[in-house]
Amino acid sequence: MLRVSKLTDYATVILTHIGHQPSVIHAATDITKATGVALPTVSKVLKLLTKEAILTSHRGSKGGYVLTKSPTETNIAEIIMAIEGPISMTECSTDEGICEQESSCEIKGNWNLINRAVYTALEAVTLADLVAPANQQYVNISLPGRLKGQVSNDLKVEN
Amino acid sequence: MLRVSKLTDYATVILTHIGHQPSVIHAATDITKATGVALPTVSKVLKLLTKEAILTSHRGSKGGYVLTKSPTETNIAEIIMAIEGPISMTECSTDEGICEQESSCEIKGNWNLINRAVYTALEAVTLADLVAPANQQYVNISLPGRLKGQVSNDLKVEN
DNA sequence: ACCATATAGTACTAAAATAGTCCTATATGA
DNA sequence: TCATATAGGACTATTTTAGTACTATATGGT
Repeated sequence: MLRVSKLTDYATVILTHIGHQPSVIHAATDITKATGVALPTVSKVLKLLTKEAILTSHRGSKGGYVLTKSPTETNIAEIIMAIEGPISMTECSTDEGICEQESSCEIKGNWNLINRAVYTALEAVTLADLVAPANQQYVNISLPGRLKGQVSNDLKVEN
Repeated sequence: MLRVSKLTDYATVILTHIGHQPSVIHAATDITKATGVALPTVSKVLKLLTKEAILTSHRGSKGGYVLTKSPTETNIAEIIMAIEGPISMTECSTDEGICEQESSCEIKGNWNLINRAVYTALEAVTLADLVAPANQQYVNISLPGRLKGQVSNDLKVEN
């Protein structure tokens, strides 16, 4: 179903919480109370985000985590990558030599195109967008060139 | 890693093969020989694609499968949905009542936005694009409105 | 200097999703 | 009516993912 893992979902919840108060330092225990996500899980997510420099950690008493960059500079693509690794839809796009048909595979390059389109869409949404209330948001995506005529929509997303 | 299942990958390989000769009827055994994918697996994929009307089947001797629509009218989004079900990145986007925090969840609506952006990107690529040789392809994605200033790229994808 | 507090790192276990296979029923053309 | 080919369902093994636990290390305050 083309989904992200639960850990990634937790990551967005946690980062949204931190994003509401970017200037204060957040300990793992505080985040647990605020989000309802179990402490070991919160801990795991925070470590992954820190490793990829989305968060910056402070050890010791009065320690915790803060955003490395501002919410507007932190996008969804890098959050997903921090938790799940490189974004690609098929194995052959990330690793060489896994697929026996690799040499004769004619659609590998086309998957790369799809990967890139999806990546760009994800890169365009930032943590600031998640922190803000979701009312009406407009997204326009158009693909010219060889892909012309397929789509050119203004999408209106409400809830 | 935001990936599709192997079955979906097989589906694109199989559909690409059929797309090369849209006017002839393809039996499962022929597809096995042409693609190298095991017969039971090919069979399973073909059934799923037929159920969602991407392929049309003909039973009996001299039977097989043909595309229901032309390659230009068959897009990646519907292929993924045929194999994997609805496209959404988080469970709460498809099913109600799964998440305990649902009532207080503030980012659900924003995931819907992301889902829609990804869906549109996938909908824009057709089977005809997979059948054609992948040389240079240009994709332009721009997100105005609240998401403005985040991206406006011409992506060049080569291989 | 010591100690309480908080993150870092690693290893392990349980659960869920996925892949792949097999068998039987049904339809069709020669 | 028979050989051929799809339809449908059930089942099993494998892989991935989630979640937990434990030990080490760093820091600030007393």
